[in-house]
Amino acid sequence: MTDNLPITDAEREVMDALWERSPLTSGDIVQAIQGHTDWQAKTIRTLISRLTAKGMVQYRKQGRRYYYAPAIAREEFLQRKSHKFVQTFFKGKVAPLVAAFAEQESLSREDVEQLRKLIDSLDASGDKS
Amino acid sequence: MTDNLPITDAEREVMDALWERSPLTSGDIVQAIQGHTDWQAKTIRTLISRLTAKGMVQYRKQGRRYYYAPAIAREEFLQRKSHKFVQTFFKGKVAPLVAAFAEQESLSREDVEQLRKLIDSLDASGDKS
DNA sequence: TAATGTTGATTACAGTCGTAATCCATCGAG
DNA sequence: CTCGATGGATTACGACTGTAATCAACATTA
Repeated sequence: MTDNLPITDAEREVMDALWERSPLTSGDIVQAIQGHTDWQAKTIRTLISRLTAKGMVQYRKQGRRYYYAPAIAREEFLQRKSHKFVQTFFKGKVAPLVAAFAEQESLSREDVEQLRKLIDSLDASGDKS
Repeated sequence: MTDNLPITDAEREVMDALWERSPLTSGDIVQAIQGHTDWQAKTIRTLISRLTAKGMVQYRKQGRRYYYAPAIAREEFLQRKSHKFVQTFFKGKVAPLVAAFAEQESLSREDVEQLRKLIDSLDASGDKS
């Protein structure tokens, strides 16, 4: 449940394309990614293969075309990634992360505002012990 | 400045030992780590070598003994790691991370409390734009 | 002093990752 | 029908990682 998500940095580029819009053909994915990187089409197709091999991307053959789609929602991915990160580096407590982040980065006013709203709503609704 | 910190997961175990207390001899580090892992001493020494090679751990020879110490403070490491993480996955905004984290993990009451205190103090002191 | 242990240095070795290229079957353009 | 383009499958290859083992120099112990 709190498992590893076997998606590497480069592979995440493919996931991002698919999270943006899916299903897509490999050609679509290549186009999307080549819009902001200089990766070879071959490279991108390799990433797609690896992701399907790892079960993080699904595909359906329709006739001879392959349509690719994410096998995991972006939200779930982010949640699991975040959970793991906070576990690994902050003993599971998110406040110290925010503190560390704030300390040198200086959160933007907007960020602080959003955080306040967030914890207000958390305080209000039932928070788990 | 917002560079990569070349410390792998396994290597971080060594850093943790040194952040806990330093300087330490390699024997000390081995002992500390073997307290809660089953890694071979050889493995741990390899990690130490790699860290010194990468400049993340410094050492001084005193006579024939080597004393090892972190070349980077834990705080700085955590800050840079966190910054990178938030950049990579949340476009640099920390609030959405907390939100994502909260959504399923349910922050503990304690965590929420600390967050509130934190943003209160942030609101009070000069926050950067 | 001879055997053994400690420790840094060097080497090993398979798996993953970034970054492709090659192979092969099929499809669309002439 | 022939030839290049397309796309999935397979192979490549060096760097980095996890996980050590071997080597060599010095130290300790019997």
